[in-house]
Amino acid sequence: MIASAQAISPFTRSVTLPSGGLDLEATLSSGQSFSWRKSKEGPWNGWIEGRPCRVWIEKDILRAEGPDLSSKAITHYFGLDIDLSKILASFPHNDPWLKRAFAFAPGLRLLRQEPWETLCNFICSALKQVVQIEQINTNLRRTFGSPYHPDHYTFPDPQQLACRSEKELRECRLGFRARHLYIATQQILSKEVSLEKIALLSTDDARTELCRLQGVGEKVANCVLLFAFYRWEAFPIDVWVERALRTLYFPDQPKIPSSELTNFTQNHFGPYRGYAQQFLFHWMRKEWKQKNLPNQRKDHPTRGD
DNA sequence: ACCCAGGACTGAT
DNA sequence: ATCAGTCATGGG
Repeated sequence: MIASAQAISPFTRSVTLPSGGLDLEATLSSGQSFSWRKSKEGPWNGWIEGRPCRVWIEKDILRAEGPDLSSKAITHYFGLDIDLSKILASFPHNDPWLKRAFAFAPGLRLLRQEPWETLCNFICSALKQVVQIEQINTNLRRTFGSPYHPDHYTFPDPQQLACRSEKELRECRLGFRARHLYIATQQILSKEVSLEKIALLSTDDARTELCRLQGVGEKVANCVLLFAFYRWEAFPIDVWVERALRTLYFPDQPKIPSSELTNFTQNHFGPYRGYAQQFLFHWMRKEWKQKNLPNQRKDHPTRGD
């Protein structure tokens, strides 16, 4: 997988993958993180806990190269302490759709990312595609972040964002989201809302707090809870997941309100429903292609295939 | 040209 | 409490 030119530097850490493995491609391109880029040689370049990093997999070992990286931080970030078989066992046993979604990318894991950057990413995510959010993340880093190496910029902290104008944010191609991010940054900086305090709250209280931020509704709040606060019961419903729920689980009730869908997810998918959500999202986005959607519900998975 | 994208906010029922 | 209209921008 990795070229021999990729010498193991003193900064390389190795972590033996647990059972269940790790699918880097699925994990890093499934719309939870937006700062990882796959290099032509294979490894992924990105950031872990604010430090630049390069990761790849050799057999059942995860290699990570970068300054000040600990094996503990790598394990924590990629969620390698999570037993995926236990997650799978917690899913409803009579759900062929979820079973299929899991089988599509069984090494997909939820990351433990930093709250501030995750918050910004998802404020910027409204009506944007994943690739566009990645582009915005790059723009924000280059424009407001600090250079780490040449052409490697940290994600700007609240101070670095707040001391600029809303117009400068707009020039990062944020569109109408520029105002949301601008105001939310002020709210964080003034401590009107504290991400550190939110980390200590119950999931419901944390969600309420997050929703006080400009540009944060229920969906964005759930994304931050799931991808940065380790709340695996958070279940973000975006257009893809809503389409999956309606098409697969309620094919005969086209008028069912969204609130009922939310209710259903709470009762159906179990305590690790955030994982279920991510498997469904990834599967829908990569495998289904929108053009196939209307006819696929006739295709029951138990029939063959 | 047209529709869609990991939605949120506002104002009218 | 729901519900349509609106908000920029880029991909397909």
